[in-house]
Amino acid sequence: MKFKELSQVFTKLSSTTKRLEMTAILEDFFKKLKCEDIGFVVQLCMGKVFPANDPKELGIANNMMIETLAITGGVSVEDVKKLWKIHGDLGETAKYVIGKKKQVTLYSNDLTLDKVKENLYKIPDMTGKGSVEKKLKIVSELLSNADPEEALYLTRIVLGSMRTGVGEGVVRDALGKAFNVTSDDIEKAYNLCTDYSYVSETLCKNPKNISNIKLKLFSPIKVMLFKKVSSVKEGFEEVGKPAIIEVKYDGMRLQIHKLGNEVRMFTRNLDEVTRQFPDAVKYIKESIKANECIIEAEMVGFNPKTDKPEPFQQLSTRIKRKYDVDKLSKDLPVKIFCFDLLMLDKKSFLDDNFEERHNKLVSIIKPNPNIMIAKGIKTDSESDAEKLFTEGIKEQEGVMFKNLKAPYQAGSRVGFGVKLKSHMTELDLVITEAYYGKGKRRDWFGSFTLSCLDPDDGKYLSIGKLGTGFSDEQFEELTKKLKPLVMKENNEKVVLTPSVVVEVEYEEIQKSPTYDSGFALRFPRLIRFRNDKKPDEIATISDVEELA
DNA sequence: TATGTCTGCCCC
DNA sequence: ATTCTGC
DNA sequence: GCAGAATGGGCAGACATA
Repeated sequence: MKFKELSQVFTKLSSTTKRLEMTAILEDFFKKLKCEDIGFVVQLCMGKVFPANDPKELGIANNMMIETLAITGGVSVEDVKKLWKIHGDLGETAKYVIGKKKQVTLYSNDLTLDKVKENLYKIPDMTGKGSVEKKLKIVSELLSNADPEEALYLTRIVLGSMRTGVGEGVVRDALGKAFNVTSDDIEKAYNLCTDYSYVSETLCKNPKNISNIKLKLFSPIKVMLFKKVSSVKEGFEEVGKPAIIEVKYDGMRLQIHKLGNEVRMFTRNLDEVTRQFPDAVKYIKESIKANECIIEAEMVGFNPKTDKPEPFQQLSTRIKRKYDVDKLSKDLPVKIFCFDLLMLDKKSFLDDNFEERHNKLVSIIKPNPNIMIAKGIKTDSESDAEKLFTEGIKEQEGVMFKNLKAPYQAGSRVGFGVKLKSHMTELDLVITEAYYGKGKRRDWFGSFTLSCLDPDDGKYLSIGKLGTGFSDEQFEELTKKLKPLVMKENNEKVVLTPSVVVEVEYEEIQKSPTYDSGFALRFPRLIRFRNDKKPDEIATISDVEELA
């Protein structure tokens, strides 16, 4: 198959924002595909070369892609960066650069899907000295054989984001329509194998066979997510009364698979982290009294001397670690707080209700100081819930509300469970820099550097960036307001005269190695503009120190 | 050898 | 992670 | 309400370069 055919489908998809239309376009296309092509095509539609549970990665992002475009298009890196700023998208930039070049060189339409696959599949194995150069060349080879439209999508594929409006949901529905299977059945199969290339190949060969895709030990499944609510009352409204309310720990999600003496652990995004946490493996073997099971838990880092929880930042030093793993398990031991049971001795518990899963879980965990059931209560009392929340936000993030009747369902669904987090009081800060937006924010500034005030010398100290909480209207308004304040301009950002004051909300003030103030906000978001405030009326560095 | 830059369906 | 938006 | 697409801080590892 020619890559051009696929490119044309992407262009068609880009022309609409209606999900039903996208579904219909993909349905038609999927029906025409050969079974040996469909898996790869489905991945590309979602902008991922490899399925999520596959540890292979390309290791190419914006900067390497800019370099590749410069080399392939015969222009300077600076020029590509300028074009990127104008287009707000490296794919569009690629289209332009390749288009310019094709005006002077001859183009032969010979790029095939197989060739694209062949080259992209070689990339993860390119490691060691000189590998960056090799990766550039192999992407460049594809771009050289691409027409402008193909260059656009090749670039987006490599960067991992198609921006066509197609994601897992649209793929699910289109596969359903194409192979006459319900979206529900497809989603169920996908949640268990976490691989739409496999699901689509299975469907293509024989749609009936997707019922053979079952929960499998040592194969991570998609996890359940929880929406946010802002009060105890709302929490109960979402999940009903009574509910189980549990402490929400500030650590990392852990999916534990155990068979006899073999244990493997996965992150929320399906990456394996068994090697990084030998201490956790030991606790699991000692304290989980089941031969075969899949359990969900939150893992938290602790200070070995004080036995107090450490901030998430500390735990994160262990997550991707390859060296000094044993030293870290002594310096920052973890504790495991189990909260759900997905499988026990060959039986899937996914369709059992939460209360039953929880009871079973309690029965197989022999608690000790390092591994236990997440702290929680079953109650219909708002004051009891309030009490646990108050307790929960002292050392941890907040609480979860869980519907006793809910089955285990991946993704976030209304009515199954919610989280209630603490949030800090707001801060008034001034905007001192702005960054050009990408994609749908291409015409505006898309994010901003915030600063607090040092009253001693009247200088502004940066304390992090802000890029969410704005409506489109607010982006428009703010961009207009900031343009006249630009003092210095470079490719990706502008430096501004401090003038515009914003109120931001955040979860926590962290120590920061990156910002002038020495602090940064965790999960910052805009609450409102403070047009009534002048930049010298904002939070001072000592205010920030006190809150930290 | 030391430092800087880039990357991650990263973790949150 | 949070948030906004079209459907 | 769902799904998709914008955007946040900060970490270790890998590679390039000084």
